[in-house]
Amino acid sequence: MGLYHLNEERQAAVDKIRKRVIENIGRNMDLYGIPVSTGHLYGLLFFADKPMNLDEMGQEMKMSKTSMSTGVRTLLDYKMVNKVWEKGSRKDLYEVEYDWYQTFFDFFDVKWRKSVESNILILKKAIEEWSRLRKEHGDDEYLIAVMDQDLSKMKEAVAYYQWLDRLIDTFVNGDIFKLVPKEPPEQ
Amino acid sequence: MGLYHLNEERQAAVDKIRKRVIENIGRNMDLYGIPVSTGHLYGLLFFADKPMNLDEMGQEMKMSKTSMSTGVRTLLDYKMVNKVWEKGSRKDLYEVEYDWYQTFFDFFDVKWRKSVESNILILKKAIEEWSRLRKEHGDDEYLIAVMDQDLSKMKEAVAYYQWLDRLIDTFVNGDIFKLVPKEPPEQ
DNA sequence: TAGAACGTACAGTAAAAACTGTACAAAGTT
DNA sequence: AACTTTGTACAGTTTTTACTGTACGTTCTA
Repeated sequence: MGLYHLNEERQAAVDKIRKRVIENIGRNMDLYGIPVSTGHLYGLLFFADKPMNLDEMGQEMKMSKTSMSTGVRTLLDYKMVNKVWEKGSRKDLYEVEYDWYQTFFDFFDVKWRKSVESNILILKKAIEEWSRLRKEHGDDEYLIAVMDQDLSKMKEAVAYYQWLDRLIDTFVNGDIFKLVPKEPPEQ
Repeated sequence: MGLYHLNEERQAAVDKIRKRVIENIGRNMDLYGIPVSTGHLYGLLFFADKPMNLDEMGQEMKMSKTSMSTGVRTLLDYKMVNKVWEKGSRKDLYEVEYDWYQTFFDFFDVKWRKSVESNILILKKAIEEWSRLRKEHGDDEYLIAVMDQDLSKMKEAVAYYQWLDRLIDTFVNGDIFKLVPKEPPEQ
């Protein structure tokens, strides 16, 4: 993978081990809803010893430049890679964000938060309309029963999403480390 | 949606609001890597006032029984629904797991944990081989430099995954509630 | 033990997502 | 100003995923 100072045998040994790690990281990235190939791209950048441009990526991945472009953009959206400026080069350069804790938190802050907020919004609106309907049809016992059941379910759901919202807060503001402290790498 | 005691007008009003909530819950379920239609199925079961069987689901969802079967199975895998036994009925009945906290934790315990463990395993193996290679090729300065860079990256990664592992532990054993307490639903 | 009801395996089809190649706009170079 | 280089929009293709219908094994019923 571009370590041209090494002889072929050593190169092969290095590549083999890296490849296995890359594949694994890439495969597990579908937890973030990221395509496997984009996961591999991430793995490639993880081991790169310097920022890479789109052409280099395409060469290593044996894929089109267009795919690299969209892949990198996805990773940028997730803040998993950063754009790097290097004088002399006209090409855009990218390197992975090595702070994986931050990557994890950003994922929740962006993706989960969005979901949480829209769910709370919709549920609160539903609860409101429900309460209104409930008054209007106060005579209909069966309807009241149905609505009360729905209402309690929805209120529980809102409580859950608000909890999730607070959990994500602890990710973003770092309070989570009070409960689960970072431990330095071995050695 | 099967509330046959209600007149049509009221039925429509109830359905409309429910539908919006169901759609939203379903859509946001891709965070769990679940197909939208299976998310809708979940939403349907969420509002159902009693456990449903495959035929009823198919009727409501306007989809084949086969799809309901696979959809329900997916939700079972995620422990988002439970199989219910009801004497008299030969059909399998399902209802949603209303403890959404538990659902959230199970998701991490199953999906993320698996990923975390395989990553740790592969990384540790790579670190081991790396250290071995490092000794063998102690003469090659450039190789040493490359490997040391990789080694430190991989050790950082392991530390992160172990942190994630401990985080998931706090989900499973409930310690997370010490940091982010459950609040009861409003009213 | 025959018959019906139920859930799912499996093969085929429809729909969606990923990927490629071409074309072009924007920015840099001469 | 003409010519390069670079990244991406877009249309078309390939691959993957979701969905359906049929067929069949299992379990319950009579």
